[in-house]
Amino acid sequence: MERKRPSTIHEVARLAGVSHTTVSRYLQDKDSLKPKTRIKVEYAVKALDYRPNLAARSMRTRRTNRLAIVLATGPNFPGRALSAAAETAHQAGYQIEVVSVEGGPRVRAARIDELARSGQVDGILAMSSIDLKSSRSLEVPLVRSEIHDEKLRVLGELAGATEVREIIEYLAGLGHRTFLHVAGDQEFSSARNRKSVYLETIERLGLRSVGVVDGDWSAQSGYDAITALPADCGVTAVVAANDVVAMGVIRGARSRGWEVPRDLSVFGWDDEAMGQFATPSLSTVSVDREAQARDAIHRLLAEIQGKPAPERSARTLNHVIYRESTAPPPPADGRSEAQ
Amino acid sequence: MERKRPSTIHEVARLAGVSHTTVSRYLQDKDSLKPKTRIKVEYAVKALDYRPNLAARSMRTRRTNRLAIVLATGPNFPGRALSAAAETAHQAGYQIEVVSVEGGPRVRAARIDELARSGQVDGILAMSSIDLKSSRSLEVPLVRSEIHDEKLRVLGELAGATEVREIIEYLAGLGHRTFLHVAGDQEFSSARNRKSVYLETIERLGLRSVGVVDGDWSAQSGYDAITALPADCGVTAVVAANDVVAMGVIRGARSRGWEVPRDLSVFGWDDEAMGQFATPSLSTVSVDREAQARDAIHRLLAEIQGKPAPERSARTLNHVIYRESTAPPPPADGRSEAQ
DNA sequence: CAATAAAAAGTGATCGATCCACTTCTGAGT
DNA sequence: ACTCAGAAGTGGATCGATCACTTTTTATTG
Repeated sequence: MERKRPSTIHEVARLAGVSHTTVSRYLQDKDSLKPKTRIKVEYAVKALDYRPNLAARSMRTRRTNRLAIVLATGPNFPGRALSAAAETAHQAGYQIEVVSVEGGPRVRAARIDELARSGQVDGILAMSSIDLKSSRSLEVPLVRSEIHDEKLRVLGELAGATEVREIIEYLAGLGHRTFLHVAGDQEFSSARNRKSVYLETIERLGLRSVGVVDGDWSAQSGYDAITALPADCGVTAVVAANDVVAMGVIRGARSRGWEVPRDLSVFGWDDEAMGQFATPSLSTVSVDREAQARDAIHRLLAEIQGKPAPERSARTLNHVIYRESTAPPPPADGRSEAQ
Repeated sequence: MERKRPSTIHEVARLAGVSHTTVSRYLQDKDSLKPKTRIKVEYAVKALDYRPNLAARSMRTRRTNRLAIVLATGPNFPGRALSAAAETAHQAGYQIEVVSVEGGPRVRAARIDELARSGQVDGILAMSSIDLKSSRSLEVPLVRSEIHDEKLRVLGELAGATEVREIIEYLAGLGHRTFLHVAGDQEFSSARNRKSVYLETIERLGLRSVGVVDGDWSAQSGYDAITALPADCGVTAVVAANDVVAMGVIRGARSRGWEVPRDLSVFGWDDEAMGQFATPSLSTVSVDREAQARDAIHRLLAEIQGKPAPERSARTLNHVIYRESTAPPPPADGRSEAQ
């Protein structure tokens, strides 16, 4: 497996009968050349199948045109988001380096610090929660895909707040009065946000919450949350952290003889493929993760290039989907009868 | 956001009181230095927080220590595999560049060709099917995570073959005689393999298959496959391409009044989190995608370094899991009664 | 048409590492 | 004490781009 040595800018220059600087200019901005010269260079580039050596360029310019995306190992892998982020970055001429870090938020923060000072990337996108002491600023721009939240909080609005409210108001409209929230891993601000909006909304509407269970995004956590409830708690509606948790909740309910949605309404989050075809199909929130990722990359590139932050692409990325797992609550004595 | 200029090998050398070459030697092989010198260099490196400029190194050595992973956009994103691949590569001192390509196998093949001759990566791992005219060899090593299949075929064994056989034999043992296979996207060799082993096994055991539906890994394809069946086809067992498809099959069956597993047994593939908590819970095959990815990276690194291919880590990466979606078939007249 | 400004092209230095061809040390054997 | 092999260290060339300047060409204008 021997690689043919790729041609250099000098070889192109020689073939085109110009200086290497002219070729360099051509690479930066084709219009800065006289048409006649441009054509000569163009031909030479094509003839030699020339492509610039990015290492050499990066050495001189001190820019790498490379972004790092840091994510946590484990479940909940943001595949669609990563895929969209990579494509967006490529279109802008940047490459994506994936750094998958085992361990908690502090470990990831350390890795990010390391990355930032390594000089190997022009910017970093953190797709998982990180525990970064923001006191010391990093050497390169950092965008957290979670920062949506803090930004939005400034505007008096938490990420996902609208949807959580819509869900609870909908359920309350059906007649539900007693709720349970099985939250996601509280390391994630998305999980924290939904939890706090849940509590706010319950309070505001004068409803009752039998509590919030801090889960870990797993189906098991949903199952356990439900099976641990006292029989007479009166819960008729559950807001789960995501579809997987919702699935666990439904299964746990059934193990106690509570049918969904007859005895219990359950809401998920994420609109996963299986949820639509499950029985009962899951009421959920569809999230445009691709758009979120594109936004995050655009913000990062803007920061790198010192431009103002671009507009968020749309406010209505998410929407609530109503399916079979939600229904009016049973009559007051309904459940004891069912047991 | 101004970056402090990182220190160079010369600065380290000056602080340590040695020449830059000595520092370079230290970086390559710490043991080639006299202990006294080594300590001086070690101290200077730490004091200046020195880290070598990889662009400069790469320019000189003509190696990048970077691998590209090519994947397709869309559903079925191999998140766990990617994560494991990245970690394995990092441990070996390689970085991972993710290239997510929209379009079909030919588009991906073109992108791979482009990547290979770009000189930016030392090797490529293709995690999605590609249509590569193998005639012209690439400039850098390429490993397809699907190549498992072809390799294994040489040994008379297709990937996943054991599991498909085990599934069908199990179902036959329960009394099933008439089968349906809802296959995955035939672009993927995993889908092709399972399909052909399905057909072989049906044949070998003298069972009946009402056909193979070529799907696209989606739940909808499973739903459609079932609802399109004639009422009197007599199918009592379905082997689905994966868990999502299986979910669609189950839902489709229910829409016709066929209960799973009473009237129909359904097998999935992948052991996704939701499948275990669905009702009925899915019989499936658990796949160790992390191990597969690690294997693939190891093979790629071996090729890059010109070493012989390493041993596959284990033959028994997969195992069949029996859950509620499979049971003995109904008595011969069972279904018509249910309708 | 000459003067002059502006645009285009060329020259040589530079980025920060490794590698090569040497020179200088070190220490064991006689 | 002397030799000499081999280890340790040195200076300078080199990789392939960009950049700051300088020089040449082209266009403009009175």
